[in-house]
Amino acid sequence: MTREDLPEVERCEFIHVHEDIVKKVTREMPGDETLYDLADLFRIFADSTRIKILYVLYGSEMCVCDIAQLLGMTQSAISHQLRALKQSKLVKYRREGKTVFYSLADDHVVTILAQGMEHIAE
Amino acid sequence: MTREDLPEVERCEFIHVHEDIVKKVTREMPGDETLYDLADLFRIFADSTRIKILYVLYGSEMCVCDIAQLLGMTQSAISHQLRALKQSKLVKYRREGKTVFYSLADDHVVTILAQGMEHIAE
DNA sequence: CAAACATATGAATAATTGTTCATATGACAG
DNA sequence: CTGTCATATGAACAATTATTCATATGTTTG
Repeated sequence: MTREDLPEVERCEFIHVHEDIVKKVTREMPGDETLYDLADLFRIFADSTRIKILYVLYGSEMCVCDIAQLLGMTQSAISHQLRALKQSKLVKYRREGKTVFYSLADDHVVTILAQGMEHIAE
Repeated sequence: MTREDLPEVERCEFIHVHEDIVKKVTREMPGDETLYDLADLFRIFADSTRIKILYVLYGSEMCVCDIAQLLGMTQSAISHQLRALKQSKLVKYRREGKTVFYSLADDHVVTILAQGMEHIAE
């Protein structure tokens, strides 16, 4: 198979990596759907407002209005972001009368934030 | 201080969280600049192309062209993304003649990806 | 030096996204 | 039921971003 047989994809003169590495990588690479889900998850962390929300919830469960006041932002903005956090299962909530209390869903949140902090601290 | 004294920020009837929790949270909250850096870092993970790149580099150090071929994408697209990964210090590189070999910079990358995978696997 | 190859980069475009504003839903008190 | 409070949501706008295309930089070979 020569270079001219594959005009759609650019190719370098020769592939540097060994064939068994190519096989290993393609075998161990998660499926596209999983990779999209993973990117979607990290996109939730990719906003400082949502990170702030996660930080305050790390301190204590809290209602929407309290979070808004603590962060000096509108109730609407916080509610929108809480929805994103909820859909990604990073926070959970319980209703108590008119008030809805949010809290962290599990330890992955804390671990991921901590690893990120470690990385930028270098 | 009554509600009317703070017209800029919406307030709920009363703050639910105890004052010491408010103090604790505001004290432990990282500064705004740190939070922006953290969000910027996670934004790098928030794209499936970059995640794919990190995955193939987890298998082996690799040159730009090899990555492009493995992922079926153009050299330019990969190079742009590698720049983002490089600026975030998630990958490092070494030059060998015309070729530039990229590899993972440290273990935080692997840990963060693994934690993310665990989370979406639930 | 020139030609060829690997990589990097700038500009442009299409798509995504965070906030605001207005309004809707839901719960409780009277 | 009505009014009020807490929260949720839809539409719109501004800002950000991933890819493509064209081209530039840098290295090696002859």
